[in-house]
Amino acid sequence: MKSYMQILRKKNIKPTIHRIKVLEYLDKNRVHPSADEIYKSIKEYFPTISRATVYNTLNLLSENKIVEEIITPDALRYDFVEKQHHHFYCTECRKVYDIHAELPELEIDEVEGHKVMSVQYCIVGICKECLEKTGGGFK
Amino acid sequence: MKSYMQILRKKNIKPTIHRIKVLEYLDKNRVHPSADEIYKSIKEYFPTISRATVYNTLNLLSENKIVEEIITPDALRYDFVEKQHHHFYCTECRKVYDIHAELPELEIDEVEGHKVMSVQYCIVGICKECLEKTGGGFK
DNA sequence: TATAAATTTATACTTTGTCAATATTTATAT
DNA sequence: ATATAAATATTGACAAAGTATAAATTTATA
Repeated sequence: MKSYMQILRKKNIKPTIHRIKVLEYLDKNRVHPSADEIYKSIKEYFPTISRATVYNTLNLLSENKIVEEIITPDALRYDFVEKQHHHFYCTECRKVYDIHAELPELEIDEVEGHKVMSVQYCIVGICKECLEKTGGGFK
Repeated sequence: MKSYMQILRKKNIKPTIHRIKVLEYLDKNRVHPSADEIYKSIKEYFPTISRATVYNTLNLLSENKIVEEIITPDALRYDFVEKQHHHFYCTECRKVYDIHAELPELEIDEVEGHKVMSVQYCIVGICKECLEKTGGGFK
């Protein structure tokens, strides 16, 4: 069993119950949820947690690279970081898919004078499932 | 002088005054504005335009690849498309910079069964200017 | 000119995220 | 163990970003 407390301690983050719950939720629900989805889900079995705590915690976790912040054309999504992979965003159903295909990597820490903290591919399109539903009848 | 009407007609989009104004604004203000910034600016000299029209128009233009939608950790930004380049987002000042450096290109129209409409790099970090202001004192 | 189609407006609403003040919990020193 | 300080969490208000819908206006077409 994973020790969320250890993961947090390793980064010098005090492992409060809320932080552990958010981390556990992301580990066990690999569906790239938004902050609000995380908030609502945790609230169900842990009703005193507040929205601001979830937002604060997600920022803290992603600053410390314990979770990854995924940029999409709508809200930010979050993913428990294990190994490097990419994401595909479907404009129809708004789901985010993991992409394990090998894509050219971009390992830079500086570009044109700017300090780079992270680089993501944003692959946007229409997912397999949505294509099947309509027979590819999107334009 | 550029003919915005022609650009629109080429894509079979009826060139209404609002659409021309939005396109003109993006052409003449290459600062990667958000939809709301565009709305407010146009409204100043063209006060009857409505917010929904700007949002509708931007969606129409980006679906037709006349403008590019730039994904950032906060709002969507828009850019008049001329030649392919990348973008850098500063988490401090929230400005978006054009990046003309050569980055490995990813020309795919399909990945793991999903249909790809567009691929962007999202380069996130702290920009030159903000670094200078603080002597690089960000963590 | 009448009608239909496309576009725009206005407004209300939802979602997403931030902020600030207060309250609670935890850690530290006495 | 208790007082104090520091760190966290809560609440609620707020702001920004974007969507939806119905009504109004404009444009195209018969």
